[in-house]
Amino acid sequence: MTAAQNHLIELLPRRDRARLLALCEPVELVLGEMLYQPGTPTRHVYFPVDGFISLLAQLDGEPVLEVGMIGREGMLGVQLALGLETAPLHALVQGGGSALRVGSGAFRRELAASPALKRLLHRYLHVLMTQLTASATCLRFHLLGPRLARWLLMSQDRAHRNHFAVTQQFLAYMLGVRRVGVTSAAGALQRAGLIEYHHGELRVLDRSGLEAAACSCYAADRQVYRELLS
Amino acid sequence: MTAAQNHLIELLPRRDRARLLALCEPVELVLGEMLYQPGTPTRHVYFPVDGFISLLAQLDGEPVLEVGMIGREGMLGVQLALGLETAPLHALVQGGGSALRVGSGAFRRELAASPALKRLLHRYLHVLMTQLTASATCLRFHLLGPRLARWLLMSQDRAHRNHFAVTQQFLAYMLGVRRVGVTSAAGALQRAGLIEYHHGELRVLDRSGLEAAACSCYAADRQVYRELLS
DNA sequence: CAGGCTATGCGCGCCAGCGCACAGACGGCA
DNA sequence: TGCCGTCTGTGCGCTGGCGCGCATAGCCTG
Repeated sequence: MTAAQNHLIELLPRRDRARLLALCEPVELVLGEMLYQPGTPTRHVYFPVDGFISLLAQLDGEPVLEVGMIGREGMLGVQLALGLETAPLHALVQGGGSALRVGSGAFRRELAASPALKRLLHRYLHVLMTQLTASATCLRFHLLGPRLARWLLMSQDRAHRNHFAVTQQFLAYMLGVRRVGVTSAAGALQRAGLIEYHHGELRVLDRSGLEAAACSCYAADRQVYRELLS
Repeated sequence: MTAAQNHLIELLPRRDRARLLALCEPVELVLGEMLYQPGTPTRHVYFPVDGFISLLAQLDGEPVLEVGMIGREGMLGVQLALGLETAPLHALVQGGGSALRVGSGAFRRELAASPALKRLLHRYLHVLMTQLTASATCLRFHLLGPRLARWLLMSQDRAHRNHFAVTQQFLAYMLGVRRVGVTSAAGALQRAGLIEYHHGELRVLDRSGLEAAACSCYAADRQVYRELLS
């Protein structure tokens, strides 16, 4: 607890947290790394600290759409708390940085030993389900511009920086639209002075402006976390 | 196990099943009834037998889109297995019929007493999450026609009849589109001889034809259940 | 510094679904 | 029998996003 930590771990009671931390191994999340593939066994769970991870839904085997984001406020691999052996979704490192990693066997044993951990992960599962639901409605009812603004805000929250590496092609991929769509939406945000970008480097200039441009899903998402973290 | 039963209950070991059944109270699900409202306490859980239930996502408080369907193969109220007190989504009776109901207090106690029940609900939670994810991708990438065909098939599977009461207005509501959109999509299916409908009564004429017309999400959804029921 | 790769920008025709408005058809009720 | 509410069908102009193809511009590497 010297430096920044993963929020889920911090929410554990002291003894449970100490036991879990003893199992943790620090790792570096590398931008672009695919941590999970659906159907393959889960070897580790990850507690991001500085890096963050996108959950990608697949269609006919190909990952096509982001349905969830995991940063310091969450973890990758909750499915172990449901007794699931394999990953349900693709997990892509979207922002490089540090994380803590636990082998799935050890994590399962700890899960059996710590009711507090189990309760916590149950709550986090609920958060994830809310994110999935929100993905669906947002996708259906909101225009690309506000969705992009929301995505940038959510990324910034998890990256803990106001600039990060994303190409328009990548954004298009996450949002499930054409690259050209992103070109025009992002161009609008840039002309409005809310962001600036250049060859795969994007910087947020006006956070509150972005918040005003984002769809209601951003506020709703934060609200769910606030309820979880109480 | 005389007559038809709820599949989840049938999957329980004999003793756990008997204990749960002792808590169950038979109820009639009435078409159009709203069983849950998000944020309000969960008073009962439901195991549909003949009736079935839609899970509706909300946007700014209003239910706007179906993100899950619960029939004999599932249950309403799994959130109790995550220790959640309140309902996360609207739950609307979409097909009238019989169900078994358990008070939430009794159910929670039984959950604590039966590891088998807990394991089973954990697997079912995974199925629900898969449904949520599929809702998002299907919504984004599939046209209305195939989505409608899929919806009809999923309803028929849960209604155990080849006809049921739905207006185009209602379908539009579930699928998140205009009524007029449904008019043309359903009209096409009717002209193709796959369904016929008349004043809120819809009948499936050619099931395999509908399956061919439906998007891949239908097959994917069944696959997940097959894996769960093994 | 030349050449190639990547990131970004733009134009074009197209179409699914939107909002709006209105019209016919059926059914239940007085 | 007539009336009214509900369900269904149609027309019309609009637009967000699609697919495709091409142009520029910055970066990296040889």
